Amino acid sequence: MAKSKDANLSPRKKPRQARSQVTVDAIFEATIQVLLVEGLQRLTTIRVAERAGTSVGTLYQYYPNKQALLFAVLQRHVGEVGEHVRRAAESVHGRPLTAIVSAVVRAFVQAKTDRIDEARALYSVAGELDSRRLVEESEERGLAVLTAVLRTSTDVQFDDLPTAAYMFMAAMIGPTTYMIEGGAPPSIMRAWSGQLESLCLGYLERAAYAIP
Amino acid sequence: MAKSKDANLSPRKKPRQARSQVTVDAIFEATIQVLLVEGLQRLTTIRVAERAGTSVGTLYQYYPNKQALLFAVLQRHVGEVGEHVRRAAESVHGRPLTAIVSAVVRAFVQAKTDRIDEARALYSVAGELDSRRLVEESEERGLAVLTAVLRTSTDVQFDDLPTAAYMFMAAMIGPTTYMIEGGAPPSIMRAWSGQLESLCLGYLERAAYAIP
Amino acid sequence: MAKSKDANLSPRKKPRQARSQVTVDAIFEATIQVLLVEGLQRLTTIRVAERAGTSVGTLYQYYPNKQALLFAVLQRHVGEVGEHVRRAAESVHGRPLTAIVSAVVRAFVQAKTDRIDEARALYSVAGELDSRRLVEESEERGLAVLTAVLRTSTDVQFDDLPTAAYMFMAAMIGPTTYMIEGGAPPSIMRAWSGQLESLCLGYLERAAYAIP
Amino acid sequence: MAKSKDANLSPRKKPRQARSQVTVDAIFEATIQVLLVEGLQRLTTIRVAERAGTSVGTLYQYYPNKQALLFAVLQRHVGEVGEHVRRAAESVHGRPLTAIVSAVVRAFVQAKTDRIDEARALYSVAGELDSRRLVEESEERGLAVLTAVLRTSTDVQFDDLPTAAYMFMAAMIGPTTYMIEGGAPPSIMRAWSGQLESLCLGYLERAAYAIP
DNA sequence: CATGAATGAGGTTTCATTCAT
DNA sequence: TATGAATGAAACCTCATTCAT
Repeated sequence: MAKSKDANLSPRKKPRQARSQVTVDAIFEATIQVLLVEGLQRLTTIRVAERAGTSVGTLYQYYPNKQALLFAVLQRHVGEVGEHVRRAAESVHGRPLTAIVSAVVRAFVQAKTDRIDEARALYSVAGELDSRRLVEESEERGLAVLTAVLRTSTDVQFDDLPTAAYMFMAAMIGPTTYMIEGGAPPSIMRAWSGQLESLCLGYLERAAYAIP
Repeated sequence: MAKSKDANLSPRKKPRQARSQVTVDAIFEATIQVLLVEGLQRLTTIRVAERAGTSVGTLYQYYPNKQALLFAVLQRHVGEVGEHVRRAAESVHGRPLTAIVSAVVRAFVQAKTDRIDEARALYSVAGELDSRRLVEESEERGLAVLTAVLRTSTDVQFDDLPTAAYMFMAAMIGPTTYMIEGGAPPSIMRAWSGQLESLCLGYLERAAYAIP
Repeated sequence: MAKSKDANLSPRKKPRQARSQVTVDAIFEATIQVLLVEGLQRLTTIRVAERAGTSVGTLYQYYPNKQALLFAVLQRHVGEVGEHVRRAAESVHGRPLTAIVSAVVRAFVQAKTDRIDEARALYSVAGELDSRRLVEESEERGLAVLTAVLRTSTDVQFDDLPTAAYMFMAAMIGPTTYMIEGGAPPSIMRAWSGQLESLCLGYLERAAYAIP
Repeated sequence: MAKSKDANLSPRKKPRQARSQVTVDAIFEATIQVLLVEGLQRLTTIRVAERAGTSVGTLYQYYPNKQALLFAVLQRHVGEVGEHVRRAAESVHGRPLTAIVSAVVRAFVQAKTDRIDEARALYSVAGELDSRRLVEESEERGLAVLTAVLRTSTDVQFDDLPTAAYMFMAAMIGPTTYMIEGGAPPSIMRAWSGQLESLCLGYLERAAYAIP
């Protein structure tokens, strides 16, 4: 069983002076860059600090340990993506299935591709045992959002709504992760939003029956 | 850019005596176990050797380094899964789309769930930069297989076959990885094969047009 | 051999304004508190400053380095205890042995127990190689004081006065340190002064011969 | 409050091969030497390993952390000294007070001065918060031993035996520590056993009353 | 062949001290 | 003067790998 230190993973102190905010941002971005270029195995606190143009000591003033750094990045990413999807879903409450799927998928793909470096960088981080909880919580919230919006669809209903929502979620996240991580050909990447819409809609229409 | 050691990653020597084969197998299985129970971060060669009931020295007689160990496990896994899918695909050459999708998806899900411990254990290994090539090669082969079999479908054709095949692949692998890694509820896991069939078929039918 | 930095260990400047004196005192007391609560190993300049309600920067305005801080505390402690003993000894010049021992031991125990937190806190500090000289100087002065007063005793004389004085000193300081540090039962602590008197007097009477 | 990790402080593994025993002994002795020459603050695992003629890695094969190393040394020291005193005390059960005091004090001083380097080196270690328990346990055993032997004295009895035994203990350990640590003049050191006997006997005779 | 002791580079983290604001 | 952000040397500890037995 992995050692469950459950150490403090939240950032250490909020910078008060203006210059510190710059520093803390630089560290944050440097983490993503190092992750991207070197990979998780070769991400060291010294390397991150160097790329951020500071020193290790400074890094540790803001993050209590290396995990916390990775958490911060992961958290912001899943938080922002989740938030985008949530907003999109809210905006299409009470609309037909096609409108729902279109809006949600577009928002998701948009959010992911706007942060494609982050997404790519975080692939290995998300796989770490320590990060599971964070990711799982985000997924639970996402599932709730999808379940809620699918229920409001005006033209269709689902026999097994939980399963449908889960598959919708898995069909968005899974292939997109696969695509981003695997380095899909540009032609695929360009068409991704539409293709993913097809994938999700194709499934959901099969899983639904029309409201009389 | 990650240091490209590109060390020798293939196993060191084929053991000739039966006794050695037992040892090699034990090391192999121990790797999976340690991966599963402790996680990649805490996988050390000594721990693997201990769990295998041998010593580090012996481990290094059969694998030139730690990476090679992980590679071996990853390789066997993707190899076997790929092989199962390939055979299934071959067996449904020249059949209608539904038959193809059904056979391929079943074979894939079967292969994955038969090796679910491995699949779970290897999640983080696959995320490492070092393992990318191995995974990508396997994916390329898979893509070729799917492209070939889709082309033989008797009832439908695709405007953009490469994209369709890619999406088929992504729709199988992505959500399944998501599901296995995320720890889906049992109800979902039980129904997985059917659901995945729906997902893939739903997409492919939309991407295809009937042969006149 | 320990690196002999011999840095400046005396406080940096005498604060002129009343406000500063408050700060210096706060830092001084904070040092004792941190020592007591956290131990020497966990005493950091930042922790001291925080507990004193100031910042590290300010701390360094009054003490040139961390050692100086500890020295100041140790110095005041041994200084005050020594001073008390010295005064007591002076007050019994030319009296019989029992009076001398009684006065000196009482003064010593009184001074120590009045500052028992300090005494406890400083135990580990005094053990550090760096503090040896400070402690030794104080002990030399103490030895001189005891030698002087014993010589004035009206009823007894010593064959080997230096040894007698040394043993007197060791018999006061040694067991008291042992008792304070070891956390003696309350019954012992309450009776300490009397017991210590017995101990010292028992020894000195054996070492002395009556003046005819 | 000091962080109470209570980590594993017992040695890590018993060496099986002959050469390892040499190594582990070298590390043990090196610890004492470094403690003596450099002091606790400057004792680092690397320095210990270097002086032992090995590498840090090897050190950590036998001791799980730095504390464990110090514990081992401290433990052996207090264990051996305690054992010597215990044996001496046993050998004078049922003898007159003078015989008891003489035997016990001699054994104690002998044991300490035979290991004077260790004794000196361990002074600061014993002051560490982490080591308290170890020392206290030893002291409790010692107290029990002294209480038991004093009770068997044929010629005297004590009104308050616990206090008498405690003072006996404090009168041996306290001044001796003071003397060793303070670097007493050679004349004192040579005479130490006799002086300490006087000190203890002087006290105990005052605390006792003759058996009629 | 098998063992496990030894190595040491490299990673994480702390903290005394400085200095711009 | 006071602050606290920044620095980086140095400490602890791990672990892949080698090699004598």
